[in-house]
Amino acid sequence: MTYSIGEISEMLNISISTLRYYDKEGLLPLVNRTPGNIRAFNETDIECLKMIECLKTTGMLLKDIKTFFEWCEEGDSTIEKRYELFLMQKEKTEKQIEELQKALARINYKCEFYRISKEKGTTDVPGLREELSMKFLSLK
Amino acid sequence: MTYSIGEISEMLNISISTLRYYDKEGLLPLVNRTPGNIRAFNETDIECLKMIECLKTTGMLLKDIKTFFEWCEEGDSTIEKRYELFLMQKEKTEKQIEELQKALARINYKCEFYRISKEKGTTDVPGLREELSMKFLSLK
DNA sequence: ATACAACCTAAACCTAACTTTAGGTCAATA
DNA sequence: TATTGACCTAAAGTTAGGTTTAGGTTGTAT
Repeated sequence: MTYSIGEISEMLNISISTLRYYDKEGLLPLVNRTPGNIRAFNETDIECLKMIECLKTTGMLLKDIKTFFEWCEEGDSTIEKRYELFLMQKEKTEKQIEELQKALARINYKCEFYRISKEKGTTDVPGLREELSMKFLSLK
Repeated sequence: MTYSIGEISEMLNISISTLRYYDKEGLLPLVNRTPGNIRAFNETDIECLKMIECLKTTGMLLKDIKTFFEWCEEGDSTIEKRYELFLMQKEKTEKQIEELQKALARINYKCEFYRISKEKGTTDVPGLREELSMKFLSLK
């Protein structure tokens, strides 16, 4: 079973031009072509793209994702490198989540601040600023 | 109490050129200058920069952060807009955290996969591929 | 007075990750 | 067979968020 670039684009919600760009950049070294030179994606390519999406979400650069795929093709001699890559990415991702949770706490406070301000019609609500705002942020 | 651009840079771990860039882009409309034209940052500027960092962490564009600051300066007539902005950003941030957690689960599996592969000296470990790898990802 | 680090601006440059454009090919349908 | 929509490449363009460069000023210590 193979899929055209348009089908893959819809399935994975990645634009056609992005798929071609990934291919050109060497991130999909295995994509077969029909005799007429049309890309025919298979399950492996799909898994590959899902891995790209996963790593991209965590902020890994395309060139580093490419390096990882190259290591995969080199075989068992690169297991150690790949292990360390994922250990590092795990750390980074955990830190990113922490950072986002801190930011979310701040944003949640702002939601509350503006909910009350909206109710009162002004950001100068006695008690609100002193008790909450100052704790996080003097900027309204 | 005021601070030089170099002091702020160290305090907040933002490069001097980035601070000047933010100022140029109008994200710090309130920064005072000495008679000799040297920037003198105050507590409000620091809070402003912390807010920028917070919103940037959640993926907000600098131009949208700027818009938010402009709304702040316009006063109580923009409370509603600001409230909606933060409600939206809250949603987005929660989704980002979810996405990162999904990615982390995948990465954690890869760590385990490579830990075992490293131990065995090969990624062709009977049982590993069938029981775990296929569940997530055929790519090694 | 002079050296020297820290500051200033404007403008050019950079990188990642795409997207768009231009010009052409392929394959199924009327 | 002619059209049409989906595909192809190469190359140029875009955007965000900076950094670097070049040339000049400020302020403090010797």
